Amino acid sequence: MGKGEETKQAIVDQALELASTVGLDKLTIGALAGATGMSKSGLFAHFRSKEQLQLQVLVQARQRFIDLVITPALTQPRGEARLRAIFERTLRDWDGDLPGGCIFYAVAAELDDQSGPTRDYFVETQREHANTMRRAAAIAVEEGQFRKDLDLDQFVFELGSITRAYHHFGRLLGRPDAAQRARTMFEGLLARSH
Amino acid sequence: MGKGEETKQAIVDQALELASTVGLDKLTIGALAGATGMSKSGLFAHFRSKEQLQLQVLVQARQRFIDLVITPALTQPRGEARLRAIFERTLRDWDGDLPGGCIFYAVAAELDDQSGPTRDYFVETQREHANTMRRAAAIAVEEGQFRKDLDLDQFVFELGSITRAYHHFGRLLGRPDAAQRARTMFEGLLARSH
DNA sequence: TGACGAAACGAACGTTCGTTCTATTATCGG
DNA sequence: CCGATAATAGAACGAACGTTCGTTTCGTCA
Repeated sequence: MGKGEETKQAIVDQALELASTVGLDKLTIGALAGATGMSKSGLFAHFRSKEQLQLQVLVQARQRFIDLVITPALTQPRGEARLRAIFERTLRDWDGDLPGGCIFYAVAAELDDQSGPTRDYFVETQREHANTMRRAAAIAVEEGQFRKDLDLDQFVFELGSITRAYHHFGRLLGRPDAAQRARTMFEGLLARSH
Repeated sequence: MGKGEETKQAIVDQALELASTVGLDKLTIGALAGATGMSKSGLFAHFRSKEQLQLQVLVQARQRFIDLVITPALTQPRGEARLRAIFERTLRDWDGDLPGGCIFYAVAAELDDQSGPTRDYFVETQREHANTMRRAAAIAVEEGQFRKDLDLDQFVFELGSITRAYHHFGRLLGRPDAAQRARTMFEGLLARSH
């Protein structure tokens, strides 16, 4: 990796931290330059547009999620065990990784009434994740861990609702028991799926 | 109501529509002036600061939620019936009322890592609503509609998760069955609470 | 109707935004 | 170690931001 790629990586890493708290829009070139100790123009040259920078942040966030949550969970056997691993790692390793919590949550609200490549890419990553969860659940059905008549889409919907509520009650309302509530809810969902 | 209050009301109404799609921060004085056909300075004089404008938007949103959801639901008997009415009206009358959907959802992510009176007021309204739901559930327990050993805080957590997932899957991912998934999830939660 | 306060306006302020130049410095293969 | 090329800096841009100011128009009541 040449010098260029190296600093570009460092910039995007820093951008991820900033964006997790302030969002993609208020992730400003000047602020990012200050945080990395670079000049605005020097930093800007790596991306050539702010939209490209935002996209790189999302690409990086997706990769980081894979590294922190998905890949480690692959050590668990397919099906329910892997679902558990993904859920637990999301709560423990992912949501607390960045200063602003889950960056997908911070970004979802500001992109949902927009259009353009940034939104398109983000929606794609979220659909991808939903499909990953759906396949994991389908495998759990095949393996006989979940009911044969389990509604997979409903399962994914309810599973996705947990982390969102965790964010709302934990981060916004400041409830210290939010993580435990989320785990309880998850266990309930699994129990109903057996 | 004098002329001043009248136009101020019209401005805030318009601001609510704008903020539901772009958020409180990108709700710009200039854009709002354009949407209302006023001059920037003429509009600005009604609020004297952007923070005041944002606060008025939240106050108005709270009032609108009460008018559209809470008050009509009061015609239903206390307890489960009223809970059902609030949930159904939230889905049917509230989430589709503004062009950007539920404005609380749009605003939550951009306020959760901020500080100041705007965030404080918003958190207060969300806590208030959580308490309202908690009391309604408590009444349902008293009335014998819900189990005596129901965990009220867990109930509120899971209830709150439904509308958030509805927003995510419906508005962001564009799933047309999101509302039905939400209703199914709600019925499941009630059934488990009996 | 005339006068006075309230309401709206247009112009301008200082900042900050993303972006574009040009010039300088660092990197690295031949 | 030199020279081409990549990386960074600095200054400046036009536009948009929130905000202020002085002036003009509007409502309203004596």
